[in-house]
Amino acid sequence: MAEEAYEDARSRLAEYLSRHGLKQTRQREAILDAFLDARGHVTSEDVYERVRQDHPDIGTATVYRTLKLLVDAGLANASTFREGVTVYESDTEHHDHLVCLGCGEIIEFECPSIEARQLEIANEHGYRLTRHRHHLFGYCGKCQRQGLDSR
Amino acid sequence: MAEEAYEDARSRLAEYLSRHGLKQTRQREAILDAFLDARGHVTSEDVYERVRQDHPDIGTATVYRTLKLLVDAGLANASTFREGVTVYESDTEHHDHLVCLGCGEIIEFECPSIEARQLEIANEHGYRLTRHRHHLFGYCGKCQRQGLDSR
DNA sequence: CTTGGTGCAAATCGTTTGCACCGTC
DNA sequence: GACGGTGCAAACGATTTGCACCAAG
Repeated sequence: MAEEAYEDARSRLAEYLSRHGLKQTRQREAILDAFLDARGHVTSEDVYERVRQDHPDIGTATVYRTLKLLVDAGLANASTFREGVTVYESDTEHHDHLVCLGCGEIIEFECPSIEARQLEIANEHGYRLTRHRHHLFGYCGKCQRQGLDSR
Repeated sequence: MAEEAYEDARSRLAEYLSRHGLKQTRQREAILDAFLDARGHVTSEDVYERVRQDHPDIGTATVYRTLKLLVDAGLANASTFREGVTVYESDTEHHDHLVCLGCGEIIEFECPSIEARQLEIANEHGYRLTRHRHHLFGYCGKCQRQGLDSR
């Protein structure tokens, strides 16, 4: 990710903080960096592990609180792939995923025709749509060859 | 639900049990009944509350174990709408849901054209699909009128 | 009578919270 | 200075597990 993208995210967070009377701290900056560095999909624990390398004093509670803050600030999205674990992703990503049950690989996809149908379906039921979650589960080519797809 | 459907489910479970060298118990039968009675989408706790009315001695652990068994037996599906809670549904239901963020209503839908596209997308990535989860979140007509859709 | 099933309570696991102290604004 | 932020440890809530006992095959 280019430096400029980091700067953009940082200033978006700064703006959100000041607009809401919240404070800018080294912890928040460190966690944002770790989140961006991680790329793609991460759990709170992933971020915590990354952050603690440079900032061993930062605790899990702060990571949880800050990740939630990033969601509120519109910089991240929260999702649930595995039961009982929240996965965060950068807000620029799509919300459609192809998940491998063997190795855990996650591929993002986008399909305009599906998006269009979603809107139609919502309208048919009188719904106004705010977001969606579309997960396809299966086995990637590699895992199929390794016989990890038994069932 | 017609009696015959209960019978069908019961015999499907019986077959699964005997085929796997597992035992038929009054607890399992009671939990299956409670699950079917509940209809639609239920949590482990919902089922537990129902079961305990007729069988106060059945514990939560058995409910969890049996619900998992029903999934393995192909009689139920597990899904996650709210964070941190597993919701079970009868296997005959579809896996596509329209969820109202206001009142919590859940509508099931089915769209062949979307299903077809899903398969195409999976194939393009070399995936063999086993299941999917498609949730549309928004506000139903009633909640929109009541202004519950503020944002 | 063997092996799986059950109830209970204790243990897990991810996440949240209460509290005293610390750092921004 | 005031008030939000942080770390720590304790609290939580959903689910799981160890164990001694029970019951289906």
